[in-house]
Amino acid sequence: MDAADLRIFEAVARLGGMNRAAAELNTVQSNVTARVRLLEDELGTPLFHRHSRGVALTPAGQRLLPYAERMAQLLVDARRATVDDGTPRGPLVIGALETTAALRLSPLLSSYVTAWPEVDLALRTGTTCELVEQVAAHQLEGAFVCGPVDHPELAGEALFREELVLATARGVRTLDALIGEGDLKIVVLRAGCSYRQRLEDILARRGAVGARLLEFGTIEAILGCVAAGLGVTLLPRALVAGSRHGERIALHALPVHEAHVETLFIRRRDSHVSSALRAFLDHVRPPLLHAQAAE
Amino acid sequence: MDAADLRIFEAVARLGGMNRAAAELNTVQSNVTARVRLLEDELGTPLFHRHSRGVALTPAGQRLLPYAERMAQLLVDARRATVDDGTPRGPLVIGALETTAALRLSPLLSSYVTAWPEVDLALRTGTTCELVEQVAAHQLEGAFVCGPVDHPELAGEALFREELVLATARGVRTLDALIGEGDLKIVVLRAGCSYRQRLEDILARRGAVGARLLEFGTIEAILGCVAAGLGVTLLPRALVAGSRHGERIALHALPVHEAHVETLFIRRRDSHVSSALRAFLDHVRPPLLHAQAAE
DNA sequence: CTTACCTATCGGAATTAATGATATATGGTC
DNA sequence: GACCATATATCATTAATTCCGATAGGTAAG
Repeated sequence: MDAADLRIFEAVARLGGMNRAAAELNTVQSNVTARVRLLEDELGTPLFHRHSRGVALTPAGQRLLPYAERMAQLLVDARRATVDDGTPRGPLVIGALETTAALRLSPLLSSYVTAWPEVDLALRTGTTCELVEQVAAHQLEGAFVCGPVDHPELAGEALFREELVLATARGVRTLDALIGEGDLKIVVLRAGCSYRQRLEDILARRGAVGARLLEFGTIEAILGCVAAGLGVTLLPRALVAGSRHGERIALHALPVHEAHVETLFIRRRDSHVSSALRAFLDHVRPPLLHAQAAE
Repeated sequence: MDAADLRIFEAVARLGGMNRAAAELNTVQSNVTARVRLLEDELGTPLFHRHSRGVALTPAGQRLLPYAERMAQLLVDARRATVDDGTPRGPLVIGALETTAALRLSPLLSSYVTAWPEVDLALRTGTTCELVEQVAAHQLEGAFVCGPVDHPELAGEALFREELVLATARGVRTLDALIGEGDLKIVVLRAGCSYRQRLEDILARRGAVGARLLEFGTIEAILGCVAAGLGVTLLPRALVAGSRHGERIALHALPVHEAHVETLFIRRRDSHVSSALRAFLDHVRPPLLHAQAAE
């Protein structure tokens, strides 16, 4: 058994056929068949059921598959770690919540790429849930997400602490007034957004249930609509305050236990921390101290 | 880069020379040299410093080495998991504290091997510290140790809860009397024993410091010596009560916050739980319910 | 200076993997 | 039922890789 065998096995399992796997691996079907057979002989158990439309994993094959995937990932990691000599360079793909990107990251990102021009930085935004999955699946080296995150394969580090506030149009003086209106609309960034559930909980606890949900793709759009009186949203205070719509929006502070949310940086426990990522974290951590001191 | 390459690399790194690695791998030195060279070419960086007495890892080699080890372990795990069809069989090597083995495991072990005769069970005893290391190093599939254990690669499950008591000779009526004597001796199983530090803490909190330390290799020997008035020890209540020295020993209960210790079963998070181990845990868990209920 | 021990190199042997053609099986379609 | 499209299995041949054994070169200890 070798990494090359497992690579072939994995392709056959994923594509459901030896022909398809051969095509993907740039080889011929007979070769794939032979290698799979050798692997089966070595393990003393069939890994696939053969049928006329292709192959399907046997129970033994199902047990082997996750190891094949880990093996492939381990080789990628090993190469990365070996070549990484301590100087940040190469690709660095990280994720962040839209709000974190807007509120905290912009200045950090630009100074980071200036300090380390050899790093090819990519930032992808998504919801906490999406980002957690992507980090776990090795698609992102790390991500800024809403805490707390409980995932056995991920390690989290608290970096920012945001105060969330309810934002409404200027005319709305109190929360009760808002809820009393009846036709309450919640404005959120995306359906899976971390703040959505929290906002619904907050309103539910105040007696407002079944509010309509409006989705807008950008924070600017949300604030614009909230300013125009379309509904209520939940966002970090600083983000609303710094917006060009700030003047036309009323902020409603929440009690302490509902107001705060921690932004964690998560990464896989078992993956190599590249020099590029380490430098990035070193870059992100210092402002933390000032930000926290100011609050 | 392949598992075979990393296997050779690992042997060279561990043995500090290509000749020695060749001997261990049952091949010739020229072959090892060539494979290492290919690996270095592929990664674009030297992995070893060559000198007249052998080789030494370069920084890049040091970064690669842990991955080579993980790769080897992953292959072993993959084979085990694939072949394991759900019927407990084959080797099962677990560890336990001497006290846990004596107090809890003996009946469980014998019924387990009767229930699953195809399993080759091996039990190794050691201190919590030793057992944790051995589980982490894949030398044991799991172990019973004193909680709490905080190790990122290990998962723990609380199985037993023991009441610890101080045990002295029959004549010693109170703890204060014991401490007042001055020439206090602590009797423990082994220097690194989990209970030693705890016993020292307990005595220190009562004003007894600098007590002499006596080590005996077996629990019987400890209890015999304690009964003979040689010193004091700390052991699970049931263990002392069930001993043949029980009559000649006085038990001194500890306050609740000092008295209890949890026995955890630990195992590596990332390793396959073999059917033999799963069956073992299923075997060990039920008595837990009765034992807890009785306390 | 010699010895012992180490790594580097190279050509040829042995082994292993990949290829391409062919055989075989199955489910759908006319 | 004949036919076709799509699968995997088998096998002889070719290509590639790995392994071996001998040799060369370098360095430190005696």
